[in-house]
Amino acid sequence: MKPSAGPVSRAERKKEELRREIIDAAFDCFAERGYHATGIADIAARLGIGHGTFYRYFANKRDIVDHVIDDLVARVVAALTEENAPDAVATLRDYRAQAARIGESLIRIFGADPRVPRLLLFEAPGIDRAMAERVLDFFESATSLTAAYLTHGVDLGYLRADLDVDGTARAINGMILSSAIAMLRHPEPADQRRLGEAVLRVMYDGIAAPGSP
Amino acid sequence: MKPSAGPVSRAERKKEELRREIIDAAFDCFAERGYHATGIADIAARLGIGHGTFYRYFANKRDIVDHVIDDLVARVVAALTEENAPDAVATLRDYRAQAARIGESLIRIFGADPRVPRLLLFEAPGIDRAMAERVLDFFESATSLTAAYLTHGVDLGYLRADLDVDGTARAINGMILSSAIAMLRHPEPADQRRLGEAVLRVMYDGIAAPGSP
Amino acid sequence: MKPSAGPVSRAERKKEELRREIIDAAFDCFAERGYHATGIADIAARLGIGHGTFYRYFANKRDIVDHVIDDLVARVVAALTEENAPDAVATLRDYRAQAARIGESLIRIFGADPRVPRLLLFEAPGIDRAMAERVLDFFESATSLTAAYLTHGVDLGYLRADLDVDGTARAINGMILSSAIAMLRHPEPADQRRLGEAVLRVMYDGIAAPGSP
Amino acid sequence: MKPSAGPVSRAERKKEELRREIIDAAFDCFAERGYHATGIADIAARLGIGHGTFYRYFANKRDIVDHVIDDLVARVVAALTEENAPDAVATLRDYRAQAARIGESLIRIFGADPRVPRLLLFEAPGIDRAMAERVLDFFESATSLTAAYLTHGVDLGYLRADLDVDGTARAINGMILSSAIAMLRHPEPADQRRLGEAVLRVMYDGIAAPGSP
DNA sequence: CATGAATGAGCTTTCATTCAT
DNA sequence: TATGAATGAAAGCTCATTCAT
Repeated sequence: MKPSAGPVSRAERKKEELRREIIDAAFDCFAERGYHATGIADIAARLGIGHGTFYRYFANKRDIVDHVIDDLVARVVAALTEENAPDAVATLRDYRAQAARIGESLIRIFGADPRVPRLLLFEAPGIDRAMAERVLDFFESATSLTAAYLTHGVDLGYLRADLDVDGTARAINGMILSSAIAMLRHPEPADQRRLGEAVLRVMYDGIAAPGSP
Repeated sequence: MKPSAGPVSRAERKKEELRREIIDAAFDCFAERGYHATGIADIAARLGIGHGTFYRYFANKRDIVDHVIDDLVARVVAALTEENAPDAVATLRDYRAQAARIGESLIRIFGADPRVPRLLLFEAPGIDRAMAERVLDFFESATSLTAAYLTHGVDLGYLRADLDVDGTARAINGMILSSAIAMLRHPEPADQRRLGEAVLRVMYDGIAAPGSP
Repeated sequence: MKPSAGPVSRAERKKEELRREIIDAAFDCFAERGYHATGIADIAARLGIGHGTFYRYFANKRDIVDHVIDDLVARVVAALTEENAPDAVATLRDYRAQAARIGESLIRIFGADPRVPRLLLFEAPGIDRAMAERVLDFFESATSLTAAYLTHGVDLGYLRADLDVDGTARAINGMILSSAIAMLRHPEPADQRRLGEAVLRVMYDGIAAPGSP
Repeated sequence: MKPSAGPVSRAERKKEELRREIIDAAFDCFAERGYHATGIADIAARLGIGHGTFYRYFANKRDIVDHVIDDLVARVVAALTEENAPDAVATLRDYRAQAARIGESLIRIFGADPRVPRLLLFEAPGIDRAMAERVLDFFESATSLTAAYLTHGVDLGYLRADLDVDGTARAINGMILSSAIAMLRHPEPADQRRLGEAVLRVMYDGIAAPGSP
């Protein structure tokens, strides 16, 4: 008789659970000491498992970091998209509110745990060429996503008709990126909020004084 | 007639020259294969010198990468400051022109050789904690510099009086950063110029359609 | 039935065994070729193990030599003290017999394997300052031990009342030391015994002809 | 016309002088940091000469240490033999005085500069097999020399007729050796004199209380 | 003759990975 | 399935020695 009636046995669930724990432990280690300075033994020791066990769950050191980064990217993408479909708004005011909401989501992820931006932006690109490409892919995806929001705005007329959608998307994402990096040095929530507002102001009002030639 | 008129002998000049070559070779290697995947032997082999020779010029592997990054930072800082003092302009139009000039300088450095942004932004932060801090320091310096430009503009009245100088500086630098990263995937000069213009448009015109609520 | 009755598992016993073998192999190598001329690879090769394995048992090269010397010192100290408490005898005759016994013990250790004095007296002091100090410490301990024997004899009246206990202890140990060194060139047991007797004669009869002014 | 009429030109004299200085500098370095921890560059730096120059005076590192040890041995041998021919005395009293003189000579050499015994006894034997043999040779020579003194005393009747000349010589030299080693830890002249007296007492009076069975 | 720049053999040490238990 | 002992490739670094200047 099986111990579980569901499609996933208890053993399988435990396996999956440990897999999860290994990823989390690896995240901790990589963020704390860096990918290259982290040994498989460090990850295993943090969980109190034998380091041979690690290889029953992941093929090698390179494999685990892929999963760790996968996780981070998924979390960020979720924050960028949940409840915020590109075509969910119809006016500039709504759009600005949506952008603010997205910013708050990002602050929740990046700001709550500085290890997230550290790993994603500072550690991952230096691991190897393939990982650097993955990070670039992520940036490109973010560009596409932001561009979709902008295209929607242009189509509906609340954004400039002559907007260089791709370029502007990169510019906006750059401001977000910069904010994420700033959190590494300035982790206070107030700073984060202030930065988010500055970004919104630049987006909607520019920097020029009204009426200045 | 002496072989050298200056205070530097021929031998010293040759020494300095080789030192330079080692830094350049290290730059090549680090950009190509990454810091961790590069061995001292790789750098030496690239120059056709013995790897022991390397240690006559640099104390260890960590030492050389510091010098390589020093070089890059110096180059970027030079591009940001030469002929472009923060208080050199007096009107919004001039300022915009100045910003465009700075952008072109950056394109010359980042765009001409994508290894520069790759090393500075992708490789360096992952080397170790100290180097990551150096990169953050660099970002902070850039923030200060940009903030100085903005403060000047606020003081002279051609930039918004209520500008969050620090936050806006970070936002602007983020757009620059994003452009630099974009060059890794889109190295065509046309793309670079287009991106630069998009950044300027966001800065000066924002993204909103005129008259949109 | 359990494979092991004691608190030490089979694996632990094997581990301890290999540890012992490494110490012994290191002893062989150091005695044969000297500390500095011996590589970790030599020690490992002698056992047919990978040189990485060495580092699972000892922190570094300096660590192993400490253990090797520890062993030697322990062996010599055991020989000097076993069955020969300083206060175990009461007459000059008994003391002389005790000294002869101790001498025979030392011959068993030093004489049986010339590598023991070679390593302890010739190799160890030249390893580094710390090891030289250890050897000096060992000499001082031996001085204390011999001095205890002498003090006992003075107290009981069978040794000269005006004996410079410390100085005499060093003198006696010097004769032992010299005998140990002599074994490196003259390993024949007969020579060793003859030397031991000469030392005893000097101790008890001096060198002067009876009645000589 | 030659600058010097003698058989040794000025240039040759200067050469010889530098050679001497190199030996002395090497002695300093070896005694201070040990043979293996001393680099040729250290020796050269101490003299302010280029380390390439070293090789114009000595074939290699092994060569110089031979000369340094040669020097030490010569100094010790001189102290043991000068004004103290084995056959210069005729009575026990004179012999004892002679032994005391020799002891004082040794104290002058060993005691005045602890680096001498350190290098000769602690550093040299560990350099390599050949040097260890040289040190053993030195001990054997010292044995022969001391044995010559003893033989003379036996022949003249002031030393025991049944003296084991060789063994006793080794025993006596052992006491001297021990005194030399003691100086490394107890460099005060008073200690040294006390030790010398203890050795003489053992030699002439033994350790037994008069009349003890 | 003096120099020190160049060299590479050779060392110690690390650690990802394998595999017998 | 979990383990950790064993492994050796690979790296950083030193320094005695050479030799062109």
